[in-house]
Formats: sequence, structure tokens, C-alpha cells
Amino acid sequence: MKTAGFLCYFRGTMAINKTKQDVLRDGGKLFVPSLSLDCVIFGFHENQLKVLLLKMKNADQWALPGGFIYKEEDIEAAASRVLKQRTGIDDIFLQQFHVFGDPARSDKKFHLNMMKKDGVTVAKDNWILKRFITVGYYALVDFAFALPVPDHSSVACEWWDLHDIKELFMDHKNILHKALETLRLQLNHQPIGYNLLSQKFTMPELQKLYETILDKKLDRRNFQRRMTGYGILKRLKETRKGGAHKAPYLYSFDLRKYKKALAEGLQGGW
Amino acid sequence: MKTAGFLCYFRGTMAINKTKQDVLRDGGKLFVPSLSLDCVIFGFHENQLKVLLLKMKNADQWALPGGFIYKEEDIEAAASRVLKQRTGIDDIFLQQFHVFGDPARSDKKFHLNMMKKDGVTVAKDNWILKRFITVGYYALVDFAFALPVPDHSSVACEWWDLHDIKELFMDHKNILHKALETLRLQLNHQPIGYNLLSQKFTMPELQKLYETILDKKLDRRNFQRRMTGYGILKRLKETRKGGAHKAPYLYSFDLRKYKKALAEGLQGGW
DNA sequence: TTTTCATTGCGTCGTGATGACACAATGATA
DNA sequence: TATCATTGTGTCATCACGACGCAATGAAAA
Repeated sequence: MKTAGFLCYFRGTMAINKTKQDVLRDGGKLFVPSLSLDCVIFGFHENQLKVLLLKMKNADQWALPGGFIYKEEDIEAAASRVLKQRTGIDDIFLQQFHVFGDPARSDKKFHLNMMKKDGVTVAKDNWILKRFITVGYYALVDFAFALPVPDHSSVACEWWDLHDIKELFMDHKNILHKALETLRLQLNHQPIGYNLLSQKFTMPELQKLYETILDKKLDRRNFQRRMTGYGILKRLKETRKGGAHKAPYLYSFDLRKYKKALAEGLQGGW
Repeated sequence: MKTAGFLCYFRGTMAINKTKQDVLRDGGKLFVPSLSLDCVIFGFHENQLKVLLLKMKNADQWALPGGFIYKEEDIEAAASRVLKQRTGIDDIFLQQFHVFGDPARSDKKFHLNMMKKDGVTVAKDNWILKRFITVGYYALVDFAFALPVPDHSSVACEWWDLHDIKELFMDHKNILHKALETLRLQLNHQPIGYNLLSQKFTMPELQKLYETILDKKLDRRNFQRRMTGYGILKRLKETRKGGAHKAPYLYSFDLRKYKKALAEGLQGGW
């Protein structure tokens, strides 16, 4: 699964038949200048919330998958493209959540150092050395269907348990934190799970998902009452056999009602 | 209050002693390219929600106040700067809410037409003619303290009643709509009013604010119970005399508790 | 001065959502 | 066959909220 491993400053946007030098030279013509996007891709596996990270080449650091926006490309489309490239998944839940525009967030020295290690030289005014403002997106994907693929700047693309992530490239830890905060707030307004779980799932599995996102234990019985109360679940006649104990019922989402709830929001407030 | 009225493509960022030509020539060096910000500035007056709009020169159109980001400027600071320039108010509630990145949102022909009317010519690759991605901010300000000032691209800066706004420049109507939608959602999580009302206010005034934002009538007695329940209000011993009927008590916010509620959120959900 | 009356302050009632907890049913494992 | 953690369902008290009643207020009208 490992690729040739180009430089991190390509951020996954290099066209297949181009060389590093080509992209460094042409990037300024291809992309919207000074603007990037970063994706916090959440998955759920073995009752743990996971985030997809890239191990950067020539540096012992992990980073969020990101990319640049082509000059005539919609930014939503650009985010979708990055996700498709990293996970192979097409039609996924994707949400813009914040813009990070601190001028100090860019790290010119880091890039210069990386290029030096790679034996690449660029002009002093090269586009990659400019300050970058980045748009944060978070995505919810089905862990089972995702095929993590490193980009040309990285040597690995792996799922990380949220609790194990200590430090990330630049301000990516901060971006991740903000994404999680937004996700937690979204739980109150929008149904979640369709994009993170398999088609069929048990109530304990769904509950674990909520508990992991919220980092909080929930009462099993109250959770069931609340979820079924939303009216977006269909209880199947099958049960999940194979567990060590009583076999729980399988559920699936009523997609029509689920999408209606997504559009209209769950509980009102005012 | 009306100023000389330069072109709209300066978006309020032109330095005072520079000519139009100067900024058009230097903008590419001064600002982060292809990126702008637009502010939806809400005020509250005579029981109506107002939005600050600019009437553009050489066009019978109104637009949101906006601006560009200096190359080494934080985007939050840039938004604050724009607000300070348009309203004279310093320390205001300001919140980023969305990035608008549709490549079709920019209107090259419009700018060319405007410049033609103004007798200004620029190179075909001038920075102002590029595609622009804009970051939306909304602000809540005390109507009484705001002194609307047009920027160099506009001939007027006025408060508009939300209901009277029909069409706006480019996609600004859409931006306004999204801002209002966000504000309505925020009502459920955050206290509001400190930035929109005077220091002292009556409960009916606060209720009117909520009703206007939500575009919905609320029960007077239930509203009072709910608001006092938040514990962020201080009831003063004064009443507002002069009304045609029973004088209502005056309230003010307990700023310490108000800010605590801002930071922690109001009702929990999960 | 007295009366009028819209507005204000405070309270009640019923409903539904929520948190805490009880108990029987299930089904793989011992 | 017995065990026992887990699951399905229900109960109860509490609380938030919407709908509404009623007396107090105080400027305007009589």
C-alpha cells in the first residue's frame, strides 16, 4: 500500500504523471494560492473512534489528509476529491467546520527543511512557501469500506485511535480538536451513525458510537428509548449471533426518515 | 457621512492616502490572494432585526461589508478591522460561520463593468479579477453605538430591516441567509443579547429580540421563566417609566455568568 | 379624581422528555 | 443442566416546557 512517497508539501494533489519539480513549479498556476483544506476523517472500529492520519515522509510526524483547491474547483468538490483519494469512498458525509487563518500556523522553515532532505530546490517566492489559510472539513466514513491510501507526501496512511494521538503536524491537533467539538454539538441536532456503522448494527454498537464521540457513559435503557423515539431506526427480525451472551437485535436506518431528520434537525430548542 | 465613493472592488481595504490605481496595482502584493471576507452585521432597533449594508457606487445594488486579508494578518483580526471601520465599534461579538467557495460566485464581468464606468483600467491578470473565496462572519452589535461608515467602494452605509432586503450583490443574499440560519441555531446553545441590547433592558425587549431572530411569537410568561432560569440576568430595582402601561423592570446581564454560559453552552442535549 | 385597560409579574396545570433503577428473558459458556 | 453477563421492556420521580389564569400596575381616558 505504500507509495513512492513524495514530499509533504504536495498534500495529495499531485497529478499522477508529474514529477515533484513539475508540481512545485506548476502548483502556483494550478491551485488557488495560499489556500488549503484539511480533512478530519472519522471512522469507527472495535468500539473506538478512529481518525485517518498520514505519516509524512522525511519527518517523524503525522498529519491530517489535506490538499489544495484547483483554480476552477468548488471547495466542497476539492474536499470530496481528497477524501476519495485517501479512502476510495465516494459519497460520504462531509462537513466544513472552521477556517484556520492564523498567520503563524504556516511553517516555512519546515517545508524548506523537508525539501532539503529530499534534495529539491525551489525559488524563494515559490507558492508552497507562502502563508496558508486552511479550511477544515470533517467526514464520517464506514471503516469497513475505507481503503487508506497515502498521498505522495506520505509514507503511510493509517487509522489512529483518538486517545493515542499526541502531537500532530503544525496546528493539526488543534484542527482535530475543533472537529471533534463540532461533531459533539452536531449530535444534538442531527442523526449520526449511517456513515459510521455498517448497514446492520446492534443497539449496543450504536450506543458505543455515541459514548465514544461524547467520551461519556450513557444509560443503556434510556439510550434505546431515545434513539427509537427519533423514528429513524428499523428493527430487523435478525439478531447478531456469535456473541458470548444474549443475541441483540439488528437494526438498520430508515434512510428516508434519516435524511429527513438530517435536513430538518432533531430536537428543536426554540 | 458620505465619502468620495470609490469603486466596490476595493471592499473597504484601501488605505486612506492611496488612489484607486495604487490599490488596484498593489492589492496583489498587500493581500492574501483570492480570499476575502464578508460580514453580516446584525443590530437591533425599534424591535426589528437590522443588517448593515453598503450601497455600491456605480451600481444600484447593496452589498455586505467586506474586505481582504493582509498578507500577515490573522483572519479574525481582519474581520474585526472591517467591523471597526464600518461601525466604529471595537470589541464586538464576531463569529465565523461559513466559507463560500463556489467558483461561479465571483463576477469578473461585473468588476470590469464597474471599472469601465469609473474610467479605471487594469491588466487582464489583475488580482481583483481572480476568483474569490470568501469567509463569512456574523457580528452582533449594539445599534445605538454603531456609526455606519461607507467604505471607498460605496456611497452609503445603512441599516436595513431584514424583511426589506430583496436582492444583494453576488451571492450576498445567500451569505446573509446562512448567517441567520447559524444565528438561530446558536440561540439554543449560547446566550444572546449582551451585544445587541443596551446595558439595561426590559424583559419584553429581550423577548422581542428573540422573536425577531426566530421570526416566531413566544409566550411572554414562558419566555420569562426560561430566561431567568438561565441565571445570567440581574433584575434591577428600577423600572422603565414612560411607557403607556405598567412599567416593566429593567434587567442587565450578569457578565461573569453570561460569559461562562457563552463558553460552556446553555442546555446540554447529551 | 376616578375609571379604564393594555401590559406586566407571578403562578398553576397537564404533558412529555429524561435520569435512575427493577426484572424477566436470552443464549453461549461452564 | 446450571450459570451469568447481556439484552428487552417497564416503572417511577423529576424536570422542562407549552398553554393558560389572575391580580397588580400605571398611564391615558372619562
